[in-house]
Amino acid sequence: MLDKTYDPKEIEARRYPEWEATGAFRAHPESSKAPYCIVIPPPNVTGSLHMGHALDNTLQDVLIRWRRMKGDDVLWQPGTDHAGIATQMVVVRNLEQEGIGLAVEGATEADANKKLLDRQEFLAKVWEWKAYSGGTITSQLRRLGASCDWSRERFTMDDGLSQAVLKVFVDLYKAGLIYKDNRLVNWDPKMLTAISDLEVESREVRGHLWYFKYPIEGSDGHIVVATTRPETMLGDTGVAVHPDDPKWKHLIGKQAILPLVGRRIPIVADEYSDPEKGSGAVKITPAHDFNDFEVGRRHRLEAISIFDKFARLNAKAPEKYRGLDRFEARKRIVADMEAAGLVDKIEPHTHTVPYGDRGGVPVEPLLSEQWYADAKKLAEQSIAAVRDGRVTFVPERGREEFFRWMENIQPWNISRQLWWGHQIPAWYGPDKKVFVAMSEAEAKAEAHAHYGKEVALERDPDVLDTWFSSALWPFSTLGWPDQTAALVKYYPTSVLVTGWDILFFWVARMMMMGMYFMKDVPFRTVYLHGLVTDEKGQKMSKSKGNIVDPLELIDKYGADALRFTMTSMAANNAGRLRLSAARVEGARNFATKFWNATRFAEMNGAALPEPFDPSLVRLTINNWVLGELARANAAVDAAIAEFRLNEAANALYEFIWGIVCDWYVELSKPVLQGEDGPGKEETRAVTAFVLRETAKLLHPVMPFITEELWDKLGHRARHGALIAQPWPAPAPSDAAADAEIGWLVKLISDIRSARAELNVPAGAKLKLLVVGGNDTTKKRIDTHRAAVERLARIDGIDPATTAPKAALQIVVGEATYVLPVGDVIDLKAESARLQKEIKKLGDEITKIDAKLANAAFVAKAPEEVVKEQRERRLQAEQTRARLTAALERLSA
RNA sequence: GGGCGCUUAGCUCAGCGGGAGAGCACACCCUUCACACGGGUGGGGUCGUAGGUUCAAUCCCUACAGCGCCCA
Repeated sequence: MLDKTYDPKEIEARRYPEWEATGAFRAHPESSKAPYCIVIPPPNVTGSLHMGHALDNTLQDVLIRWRRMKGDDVLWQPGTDHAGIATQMVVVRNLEQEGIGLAVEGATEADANKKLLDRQEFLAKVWEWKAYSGGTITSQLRRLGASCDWSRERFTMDDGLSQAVLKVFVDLYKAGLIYKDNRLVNWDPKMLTAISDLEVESREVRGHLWYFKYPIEGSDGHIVVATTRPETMLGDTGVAVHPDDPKWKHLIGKQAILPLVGRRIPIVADEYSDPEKGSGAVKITPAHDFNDFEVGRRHRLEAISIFDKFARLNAKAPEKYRGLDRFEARKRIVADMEAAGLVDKIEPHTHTVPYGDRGGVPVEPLLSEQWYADAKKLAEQSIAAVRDGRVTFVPERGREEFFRWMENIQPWNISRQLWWGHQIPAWYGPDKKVFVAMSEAEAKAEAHAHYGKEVALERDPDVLDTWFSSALWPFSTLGWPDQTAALVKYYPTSVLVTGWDILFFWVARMMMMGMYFMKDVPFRTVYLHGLVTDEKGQKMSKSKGNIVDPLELIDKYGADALRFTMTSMAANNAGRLRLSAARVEGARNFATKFWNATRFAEMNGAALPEPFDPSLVRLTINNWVLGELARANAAVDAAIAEFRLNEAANALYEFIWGIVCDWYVELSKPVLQGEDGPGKEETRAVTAFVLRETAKLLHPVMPFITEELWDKLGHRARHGALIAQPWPAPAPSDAAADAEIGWLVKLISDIRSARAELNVPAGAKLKLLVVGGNDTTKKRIDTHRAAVERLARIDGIDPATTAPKAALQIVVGEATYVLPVGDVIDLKAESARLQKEIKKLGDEITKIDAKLANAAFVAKAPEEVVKEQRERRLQAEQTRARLTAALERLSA
């Protein structure tokens, strides 16, 4: 027999390896079944499972398991990415602990007595580290129950995927879509690499606005500029004022003398400066500010780069500041300006400062030479594909977001000054001529042809942005550039499931690469979900200390409970999914409830004869529950098919708890615990059938408990594992049974309600008299006598022509049900109860009358709506009349 | 500053043109033989504010307010 409660721990630990070992997750490209493919958004190999992963992968697994059972040849392609910066950072930090540093140019004095690793040695360490802890996240995905085809697991630094990266780089380069350029980049002075716009996060910082006086050449006057970054003044090459600014426009065309430096800089007219902001005049530092860069270009101002890669002042700055860190320089410059009497004022000022999301220090816009992909060009096809509807977004507004981004896309800086990653396949000759090729040998051959002799080549030290290789994920994992069976079968993939936060990072880039290299979209549908936050709606972060660890929740409540919670939260419109333990606990309770329903069935000899034909069922409760099952089945199908996974979860919850446990199990008890006979046999069979089918329907959301119950009930022995079972098809439901059980449920509920309101002792068994029941009701009473007696605590049901005085009276349909309670009844309370119900009906009738009295409503509303209102009014009227009669009897 | 989204029961959220819903919390009752991780019953909402469209608006439109996200 089943235990009294469900123990997820033991079962999860047993079931998962079993699925994996038996090949249940395997894709079968050779099969003739229709393909259904999802590529996992590859988590960082450095990572461990966080709530975002738990959500994202639960949703994917629900889709995958559902389609697998629906008979598709399913591939859920797993793997991890190498996460250039993040991984390098982790390994560097680990090495630091051991007193080991990197032999990078410009290493600080502190590094002098360290052992310093060269590139090859460092990479060996990273691989070592990856071998040691790179499996963390994939093992955690297994804990979640993710049914990925692990036999096909990929890593962005694998040989195959690396070859794909090389080929993409070389092909795009040859097509002119990758090029080198000297532009302003987001430079992380801690990580010492360029980073992408998307890796920059804006933080509100309380700083100051410094007002500096710049003397005007040939006059005693000056112009006041306001800045949040005084240190950059050393690189100023102009001052901009608004062309219509009455305060400053007379100075346009004049030259200012840059204090501390002595450079003559022009005062130019540009609408970029806002007369309302600060002093109305802005200093222009083209080499250290993106806006200034544009202004500088418009006015042909020089771009003087004053920082080195550590954001220390370089030789372009006056000698006394050279070598100073940018923040130290700020203090010195402000002090020197004050000493020179050139500080007009200083105001406190809150503004946003760009921070590198990895290094955690302010990003420094820096002019530098980098490799770029021509994103604008690559975006064209992607935009067209989305416009044509070749890709659909769920929810739909993802489409507009996508366009907004793609239509304003900037050149994509793809190079990073790191060691860990795909090293750029570009070699330089002695004259810096570049040779881009798949290998050094090819590059050498090209160089030889070019120079007419053997020359030494030097490889570009930079690596590619991790998103460059991730962008290839939907086809590189399937074997591209080889035309593998998997590539042919599964590309384009079916769905991409990911968070809004990664739409631009990843979805956009996969689209570009897919369209270019595969000439087709990488996925048919993009299913976007929100961000999991803590209970207060705060983003989870280490620094806030509000991280909820999904593994802890799994340990405490079970993976199924966490999965159910994630699935039921999926619809959230606000884009923020507040997770609370209470909710997961509720899902755990739901699992236990289902477990116990099965336990009940087992204890009552539920068994499924084979074959079993549901259409031969005779008992009303059985026909009814089969209809409810069919409805739940259809609801789950429709919900998942349209990516309304929360509705699927709710439908399952309502069916299992609200229908099966609350009513079917209770209604079946008199039969199952009564005399043997065909009805009992049938009910045993239907109970077993319903639970078996329900296990299938629930399996995509709660795979562990359902697989366990499937096995315990003996289905596995006959049919194999649940994960591989065919998905049930909804059967028709029985309207007559629906009506009859609807009546029964209402009768029992109303009796319970009246008893509770009148404080009839819960244990007291009352007689039930039926007044005015028609033949249908009489028949129904006969059929369900035992159930009513049991569930409404009744001792005997008899027809009657008149009601005794001291009694509770309930109206259901055409009949009045009377519960004589003798002296114990509180006549006033019962009278109040009836009056309350009469009033409620009266209110409803008044409302409907108002509608029906409106000629425009009757004339213009659809006929069915008018008819429905009339019917509803009639029902209310009849019930009210019977209740009024009951009230009169009470006070007679 | 621009774009988008959200505002529904004490809390977290579904619903989105014709009878206001769920889970949790709350109150009362229940040692009923699947389950107290339970059972039964109940209270609680002018569906952010103001206009508009419509026979009919929580739902559509407009404005405003508050909150959030993204972009500058």
